[in-house]
Amino acid sequence: MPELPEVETIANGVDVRVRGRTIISVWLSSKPEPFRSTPAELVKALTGSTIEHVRRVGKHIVVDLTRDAAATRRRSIAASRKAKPWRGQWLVHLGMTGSLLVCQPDEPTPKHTHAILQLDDAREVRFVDPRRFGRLSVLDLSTEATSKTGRRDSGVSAHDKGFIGPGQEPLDISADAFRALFRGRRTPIKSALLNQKLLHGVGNIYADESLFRAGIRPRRQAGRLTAKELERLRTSIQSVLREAITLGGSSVSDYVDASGEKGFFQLEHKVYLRTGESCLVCGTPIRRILVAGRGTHFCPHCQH
DNA sequence: CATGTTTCCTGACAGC
DNA sequence: TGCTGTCAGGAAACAT
Repeated sequence: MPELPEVETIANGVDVRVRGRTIISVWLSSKPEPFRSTPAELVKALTGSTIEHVRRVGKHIVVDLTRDAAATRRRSIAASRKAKPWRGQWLVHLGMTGSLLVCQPDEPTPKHTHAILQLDDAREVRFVDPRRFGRLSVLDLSTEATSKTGRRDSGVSAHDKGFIGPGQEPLDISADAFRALFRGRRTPIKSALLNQKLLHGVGNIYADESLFRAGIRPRRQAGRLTAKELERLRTSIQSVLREAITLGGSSVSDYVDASGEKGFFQLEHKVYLRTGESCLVCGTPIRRILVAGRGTHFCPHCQH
């Protein structure tokens, strides 16, 4: 399932392939909608827009779009020369099984393809998602009313900067800010790590792998971890995520990058999906429990 | 507000 | 072989 390293890999792969291209036309599946915005809003924002940049924020892929005013409003050339270009963002959340692929138009369209953007060089960007937990949406950054409320929890900043995600970036966060996130929380540390409003980007795989590396049991109360443990956890999260990005992510389930290639970090997993197998450090069988309704894997000897 | 529970959805897989 | 049942999980909606 796509978490921070997988989303980063996909976003970078899509970026190098389509940056600067213009979207000529958009097709959306008419089947039950994996869309946050309405199909009409998506088509309106995407059609005729140029892709400035594709990047990752939390578990979202953010596609920065612009369109000159002439194309937007079909005014006279004189009027459009003065007008600011339209700006917007396409947000893609891959859910559990989503993928975003850059394809040649003659490649067969797989089942569960929900969106196809045709580019000006005839290639296509395709959103495929069998389980339909993924979501597509667009933001209009030109209208001043960008932030209906400027709510931080919507992931949209109040000052027209566009999508900033629901929480803090795990790769950047300072030791102080990290500690502050968990202060006073009685929820299990594993649940807190999965809460995207705290840290965004960490999911089930990397929560389990980070807790193993930090030597912390998943059910420990977040607010009762010592400063030393929290700092160990922060550096574990950062090193696990960075290693995983280097290896192109973890291919469990059906994850592939923008060109359909698998990642290799699943070969480095120490606990995730290793129930009953020997701990690679001490030999104790890895245990699986349920925390926050999620399968959770840990070594009862190495983690305290 | 904080935390726990349910829901969505389909492919994979077990058991008969 | 083919049917049925169970399970996985990110995040939003709902309940406590």
